[in-house]
Amino acid sequence: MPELPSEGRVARRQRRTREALIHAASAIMTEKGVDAATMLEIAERADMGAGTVYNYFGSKDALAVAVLESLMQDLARRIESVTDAFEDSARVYAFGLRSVLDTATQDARWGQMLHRSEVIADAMYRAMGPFAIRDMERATAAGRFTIADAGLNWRLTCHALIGAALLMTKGDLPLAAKPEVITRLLCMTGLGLESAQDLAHSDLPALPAALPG
Amino acid sequence: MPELPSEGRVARRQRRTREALIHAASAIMTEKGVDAATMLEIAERADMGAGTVYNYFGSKDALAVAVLESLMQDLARRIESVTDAFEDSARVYAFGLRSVLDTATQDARWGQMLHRSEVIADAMYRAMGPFAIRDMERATAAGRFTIADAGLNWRLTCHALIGAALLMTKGDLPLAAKPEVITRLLCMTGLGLESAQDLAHSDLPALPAALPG
Amino acid sequence: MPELPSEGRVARRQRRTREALIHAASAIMTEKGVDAATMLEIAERADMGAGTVYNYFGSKDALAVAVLESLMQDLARRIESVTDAFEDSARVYAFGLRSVLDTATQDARWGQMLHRSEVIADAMYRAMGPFAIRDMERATAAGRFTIADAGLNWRLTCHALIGAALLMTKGDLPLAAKPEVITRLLCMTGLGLESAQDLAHSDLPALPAALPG
Amino acid sequence: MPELPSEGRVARRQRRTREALIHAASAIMTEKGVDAATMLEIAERADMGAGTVYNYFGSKDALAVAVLESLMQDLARRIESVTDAFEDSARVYAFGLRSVLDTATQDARWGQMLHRSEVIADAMYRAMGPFAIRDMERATAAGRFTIADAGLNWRLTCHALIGAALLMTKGDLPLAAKPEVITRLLCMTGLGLESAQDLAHSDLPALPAALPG
DNA sequence: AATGAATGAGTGTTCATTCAT
DNA sequence: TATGAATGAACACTCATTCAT
Repeated sequence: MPELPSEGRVARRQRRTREALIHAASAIMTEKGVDAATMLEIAERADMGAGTVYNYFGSKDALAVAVLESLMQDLARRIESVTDAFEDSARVYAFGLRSVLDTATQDARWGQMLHRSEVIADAMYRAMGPFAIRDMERATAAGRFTIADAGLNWRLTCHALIGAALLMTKGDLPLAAKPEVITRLLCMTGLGLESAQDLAHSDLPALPAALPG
Repeated sequence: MPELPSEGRVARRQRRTREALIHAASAIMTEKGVDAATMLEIAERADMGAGTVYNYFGSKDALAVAVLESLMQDLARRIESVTDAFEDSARVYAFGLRSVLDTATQDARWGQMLHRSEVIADAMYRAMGPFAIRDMERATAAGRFTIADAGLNWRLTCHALIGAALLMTKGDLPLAAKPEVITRLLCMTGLGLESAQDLAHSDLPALPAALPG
Repeated sequence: MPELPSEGRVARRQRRTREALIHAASAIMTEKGVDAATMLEIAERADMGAGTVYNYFGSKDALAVAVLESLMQDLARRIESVTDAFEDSARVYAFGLRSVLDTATQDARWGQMLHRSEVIADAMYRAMGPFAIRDMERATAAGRFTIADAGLNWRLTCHALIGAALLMTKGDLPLAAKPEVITRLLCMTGLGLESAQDLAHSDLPALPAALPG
Repeated sequence: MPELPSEGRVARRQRRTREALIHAASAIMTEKGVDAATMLEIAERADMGAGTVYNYFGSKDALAVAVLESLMQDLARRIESVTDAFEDSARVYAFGLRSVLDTATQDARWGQMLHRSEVIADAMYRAMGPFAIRDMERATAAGRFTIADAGLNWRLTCHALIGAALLMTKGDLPLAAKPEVITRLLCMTGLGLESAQDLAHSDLPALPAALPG
């Protein structure tokens, strides 16, 4: 017996089922909106019975959140693929913030869910937290940021960012305010205003396209 | 007796009711999405009975379309407010196209309905047609465009524009393609490719913020 | 000024309106059933506003009853046209009973309303009463029937007749029982059983076709 | 293990549920008409939740059609019980035609739906087809009828028969025309006119009463 | 008296969720 | 654990009825 099967056959199959479900839900919810997507259609697309879905997700809402988290993890991965080459963790973090704000205001799949901002902020806190917190801690260690509790900082930032995105899509905040939004959020890391501005406005590479589905 | 009562008391009240309905629907549909908005809630917000709504709009869908048209008319008005100062009608038209594409990809209220592109294209054809067609004809008269049937041209353009916006929000077409999209649509007016590119890329002023709700 | 205008211009117009309404309602209710007929459709067919109907009939039900009564008056008139030639009032009455039972079980327009038997019995009591009571009284005067209160007799007969018709259309009573039903109802007039049977089974002429509409 | 379970426990329960639903619907629709019957009332009478009905019938209309088909199957069974003793399949078929026409013009439960003649003709085609087609084919084999495509013949006959019944209940065709209608429909089987008339007018036994409910 | 806009109770239908198998 | 039949709350929509004009 191997020492670390780390995941038995059963667990593996469950994970695959879960992923198939998220995949199917993502496709359908993206295509026709969360409300118009029915649990039965999702279950059938994932080739399983209607009741089975509830063994994996407690409610349609929970499934929608999982879809959202998967979108966010995808975004996080795409950010990673770009920032791998960065040496400055502060820059990685800043790029991440900008990418999130851009995506939230432009990707319809996010927009579909944006009107429930607490939910989305929460999903973002969980899904992107590991990366964001890691970067903040690294940048703190490198003397760039000054952060005592990166988790708290990230939580605040999530709510602020999603709130801003919501205002922008509703037209109550101009898109042109994006750099200012990023700047202020960077200030929360303990960075001085000028450095924050520099980071926010620095010319950053483009994000690779979203993976299909 | 005034010479042009042009609108009786009854007609005036009906128009007001209709507008109150669109106003209420716009607020609620924008806030929580078209599907999540209920007709009863809309009726109550507009301070009327549930059945009354159906004296003005044949279905929830029709009401949603009316909301959309009102958003488009608002956009058209905002475009007018900027382009008043333009001397070149071709430039007015180009600015209009760009503004529509930007709005369609950024304003969540449009996004809510973007997955029914024919409906939205149709609403756009009707709501913005008067302005667009006028500009095309003026530009043709001024020798800038060469268009035989401006109505047809506008219809095609509407479908192409909404189609592109849909692809962009789904991530199947990068936002960076916007100038190219505008260029090609301008080519449909008979403008040469280079002139079209010039117009599409010319530095244009910003649109004033959307009127609240 | 004529001595008996008996009906002024206004009253005449009202009567005409009332009749137009019954005519329209009769056509539509007959065509698609009472429930499927809408008051608005009826009003439009009669070329008047929706509210006007309620100046003439207190409710849709009342209108339906009026339609029914008009059908019954038509039936009564058709019976009269046949029985004019009869010398024996008892035979007229018997023929009337048979005609009503036949019509009630065969004419779809009656069937549409038959499941509310008290209403229909009541309408029948009023609409055909004048004729039936007259015949009963004549037959009594001629020594054929023995009836103290023809009105009461007629009321009982109406309920019994409609009840039987309802049972027959529901299949709970065979159509073959018709003569027996008629016989027993004739007995109520004081006629002996044998005479009643004779009358019920006597070969009677056919009823002329219903007038269209 | 039994050789032919032919129907599992689940399937059996579903069939029972379906039948309970038809039974309840039949009772209520017959009692108060199709329109006045509400789905909730039917569901409650069948002792189940409102939504369950829609797991068995796609719409109220579909349920009404199923009720109709069940009435027709009942009629077919009653015809069978009489014609078992017949030796001549042509006579069986003729008796069937006559029974259908009589029932359609007399049974209120049929009348309730008669104003949608295509639907009823279709239901009749399906519900009674197996018997009618069998008889036509037997009679053809016996040299009485001459029919190439019994299915087609039956389809035409259904529409003609229901059409005639509709005219009769509306009073546009006298009930006295029944024998002629039957005669002409029998001619469609290739029978000569005289033979058809003989069959149509032959003295046939009475149909047993409808089963309750 | 006539009108038709406003009303809201009532109905068909959908669908997230539960639970017996 | 997977299933899908059963459930009932919720919602879009209809239409008889009222009432201000």
